Amino acid sequence: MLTQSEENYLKAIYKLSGTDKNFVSTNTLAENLATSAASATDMIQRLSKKGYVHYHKYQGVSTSPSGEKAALKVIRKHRLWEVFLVQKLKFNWNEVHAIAEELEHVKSPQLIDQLDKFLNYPKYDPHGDPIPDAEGRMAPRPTTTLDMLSRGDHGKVISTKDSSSSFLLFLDKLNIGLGAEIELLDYFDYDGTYSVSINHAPPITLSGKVAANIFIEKL
Amino acid sequence: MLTQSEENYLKAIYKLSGTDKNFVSTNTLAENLATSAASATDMIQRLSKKGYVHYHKYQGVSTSPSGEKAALKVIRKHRLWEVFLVQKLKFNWNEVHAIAEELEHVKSPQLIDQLDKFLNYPKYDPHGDPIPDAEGRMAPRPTTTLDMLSRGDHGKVISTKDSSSSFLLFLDKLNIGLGAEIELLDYFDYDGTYSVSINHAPPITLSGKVAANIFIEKL
DNA sequence: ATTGTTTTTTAGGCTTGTCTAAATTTTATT
DNA sequence: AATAAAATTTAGACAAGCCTAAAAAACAAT
Repeated sequence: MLTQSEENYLKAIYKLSGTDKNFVSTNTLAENLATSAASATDMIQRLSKKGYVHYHKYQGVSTSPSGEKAALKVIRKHRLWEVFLVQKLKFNWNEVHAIAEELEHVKSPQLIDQLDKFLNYPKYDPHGDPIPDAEGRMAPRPTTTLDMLSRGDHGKVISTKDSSSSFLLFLDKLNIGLGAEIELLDYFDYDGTYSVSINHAPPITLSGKVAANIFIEKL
Repeated sequence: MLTQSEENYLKAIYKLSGTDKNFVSTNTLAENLATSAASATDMIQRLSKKGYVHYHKYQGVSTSPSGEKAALKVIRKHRLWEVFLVQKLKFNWNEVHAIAEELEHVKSPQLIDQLDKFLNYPKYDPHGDPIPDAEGRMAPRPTTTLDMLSRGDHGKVISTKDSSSSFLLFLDKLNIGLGAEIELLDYFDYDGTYSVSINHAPPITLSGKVAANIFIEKL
């Protein structure tokens, strides 16, 4: 069983080592966790002794298979809680990160499975980051924006390119929330606008600029 | 800011001292928290130094006003999370306590306020214990059972006297969940049965024994 | 290749929260 | 009232996680 601190270190090491599994330097890690290099070394050595990371003195650290598994579990919890906070508790997507940092350490595996179900197995968190499933698999980051759809396509709103609060507020007014179902009804070449229906409501018109800033999961 | 352990001690002291604010003995407290008497003494002294408890060596401990306030905050969080787990995540009301023990220590005050709102400001948790509001006030424990209502009365299902899983399973089959709205339509003196409507559904019949085991908040 | 700078590790210390064993105080009993 | 038993506190130790300061290793630069 891992402590909260150990989970935070593993998560940070996993994220910083990136997709190509680079070794992470002690300083980078310490900075990322807002702690001292000495503390980071300390924890790295403890995690290494327990087999969660690969570590060579002065060379850097990376997650071992068991460490990666643990990191993905925490990331899964973090992102699911973010979805919950935004979709159910109506938090602004900018303010959920700090709260999810706490919730991600709650242990019960049944809790997270039930939460996943309650949220209808979302694939992305409000920032567009993919949510690992119980086995640690996750979808690639979304690349499709609303303006890439064809007439008649259906999709689900995943996240936004522009995350300024003015843009988010604007979307709120149009009732375009995360997880909203969206259908592209028509495209007007003349002025580059789109006619869309949100959650089966009567059609509204969006500018090309707005459409290009909304990430969509095609359904 | 209190640590998790401090919160647990304060909660235990508050609960054990009861309504009449008795002093709690070190042994009782230690037993309750599954720890040693020495550890309990240690923590009591720390809490006393910080002003959260009244303490006299060898005499016992009780919460001070600030300690009581902190304890009520934790209890509020615990019970709200229990409601969430049962009503939204469909947990069995027997299995939620352990999970709520963890969730109750999440700090964000906005989180708990939003959760309260999301759950529609419940007054009782699934075990029938009253939920303190943001100021620490709470309703008395429910005493009204379904069989005490008169024809035409409306109420909300709070909890049960009998918490055996067979009874809970039986209620589940009848769609009588916590928080369900219930209307007493008729009472039949002949066999002591009740005709009730659950959440405005068509009427069903309940025996007097069943009705006497369901706690109701009259609306 | 030697020197200086940066990075990393080690050493030593502090707090929290736990433990066991020993000392002390209270309570019960004769 | 003296003593035995029970409850409580103190003392000393330990692990986790952090810190600062000093030492050691790696790197860069002339």
